[in-house]
Amino acid sequence: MEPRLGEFEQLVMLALVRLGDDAYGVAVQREIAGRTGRSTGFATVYTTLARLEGKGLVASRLGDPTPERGGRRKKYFVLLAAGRRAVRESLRTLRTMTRGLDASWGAP
Amino acid sequence: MEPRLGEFEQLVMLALVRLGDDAYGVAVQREIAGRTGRSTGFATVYTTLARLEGKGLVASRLGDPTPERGGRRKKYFVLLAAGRRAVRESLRTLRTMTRGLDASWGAP
DNA sequence: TCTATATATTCGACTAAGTCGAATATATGG
DNA sequence: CCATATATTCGACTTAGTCGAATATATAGA
Repeated sequence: MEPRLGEFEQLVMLALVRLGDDAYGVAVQREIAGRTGRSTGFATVYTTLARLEGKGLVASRLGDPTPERGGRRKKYFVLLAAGRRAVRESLRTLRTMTRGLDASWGAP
Repeated sequence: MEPRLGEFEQLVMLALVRLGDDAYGVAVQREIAGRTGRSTGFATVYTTLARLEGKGLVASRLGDPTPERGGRRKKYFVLLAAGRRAVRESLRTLRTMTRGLDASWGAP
C-alpha cells in the first residue's frame, strides 16, 4: 500500500504533474499560488518536496545553469511510479466520497 | 478565510454531508471505511470530529437512547456554515489543480 | 576579478493534523 | 443487578504543514 498523501502533499504532487519537465521548487510554489490562490512560503514547498522524495514518491535531479541572469541551479522533480499510484489513490478516495453529492457541493 | 481542512478532515466532513441526520462517530467511521476501503480506528474519527468542532466547523448534540439493545447515547454532528464553506473551498482547490489533466489521472 | 544583485534552495524550529490502544460510560435484556 | 452490546473519551505519540532567516550560486558590469 502506498503511503497516504497529506492535503498539501496532494497539491504539490498535482503541481508536479502539471509542470512536467519544468517542475522545480519555485515553479511549484507559483503553480499552486497562481491556480488556487493559496500562497505559501517557498520553504513550505521545499520541505514537502523533500519529504515526498524521502518516501520514494518523487525523484530529483539538478539542472544546468541557465543563461537568464544569475541564480542558483534548479532542482527538478519528477513523479516515480509509487508517486503516481499515491496520487491516483488520493483522487479515487476523494471521488468515492463526493460521488453523487448534490451539485451545489461542486464535487471535483 | 476559513481554516484549511487536512486530508482526513476532508473525508470526515464529506461523511457528515453524506450521512445527514444519522451522522455520529461510529457511522462516520463505517461510511469512510465502507466507501474508500480505508479503515481507521474509531478514536481517529473522534479526535478529528472534536477538532473540527473546536474550530467551529461542526456542531454536536447528544441523541436520545434508542431501543436497539444497549449502548451509550450517540453524539450527532452537523456541519455549520463555516464548515460548508471549508468543504467547498477544499473541493474547489482540488478541482483547480486537477482540471484539464489527462483522463488517466481520474481527476475527481 | 570582484561585487551587487537576481534566483533558488536549505536550515532550524514550531504548530497542527493523523493515529490508535486502552479505558470508560451507559443502555437493555434477562 | 450484572453480562453484554454500543458508543465515546483519554493519553500519547508520529507525521504533515508552516515559515523566517540563512545560505548558495549564477551573471552582468565596474
